[in-house]
Amino acid sequence: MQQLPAAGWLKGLSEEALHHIEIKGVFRHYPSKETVFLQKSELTHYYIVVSGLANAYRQNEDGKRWTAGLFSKGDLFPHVGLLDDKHEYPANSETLSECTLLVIPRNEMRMIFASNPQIRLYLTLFLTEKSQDLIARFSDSVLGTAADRVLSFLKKLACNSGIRESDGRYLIDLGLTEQNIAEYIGVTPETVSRVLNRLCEEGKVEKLARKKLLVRLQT
DNA sequence: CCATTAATTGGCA
DNA sequence: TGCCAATTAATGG
Repeated sequence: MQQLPAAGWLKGLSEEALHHIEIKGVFRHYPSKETVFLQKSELTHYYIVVSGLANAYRQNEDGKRWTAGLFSKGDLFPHVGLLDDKHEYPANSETLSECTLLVIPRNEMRMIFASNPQIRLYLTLFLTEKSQDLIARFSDSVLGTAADRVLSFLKKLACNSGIRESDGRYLIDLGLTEQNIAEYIGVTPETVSRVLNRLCEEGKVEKLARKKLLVRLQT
């Protein structure tokens, strides 16, 4: 028996509200690198991350990708079709690690959104925050260097899903590869590798293993 | 152990 | 910085 975690935008919602959402969907397990949905296909379901990491990305003819969003525990996606009436997925989505997602039919989600003021408020705040995040990321990409972008990305990640160590550093262990990071901030994997190695030399970051980083936020 | 993927490195546009 | 090629390292059977 699985349960919807009170994380992300769900935090603070009553047990009743959580249950209300939970019973409208089904928990589904995804292996890593599984497609969740495709761009331009009919928006039939919404997804809430129970565990693991998923993304939304766009891809051009040459196979170049850009990650529009990363979703971890407590996130809901896609972000269209609730405050507007879009009925197609705006991007592709795949899992970046093993995932459990709560899959909710579009109509049920719209119904919940329309009928429950508390949930509507929380969800609206969540969507607004995601929108702000996107703007921040975009301005970083225009105004900052690759190193700036990697660092601000790691900081955000550490704050959101990092595990605080006793010495104040944060462990990021989400199954994110450097390639994933590169696609997210819009640089090549080589650049991420070089920037990351430099951050290590500066003592700001430590690599524990592949897909595992320890980040020092201040000092 | 091998086969696959991820990460690194150097050279060049 | 990006792109390409060549190597090395790590991961998962």
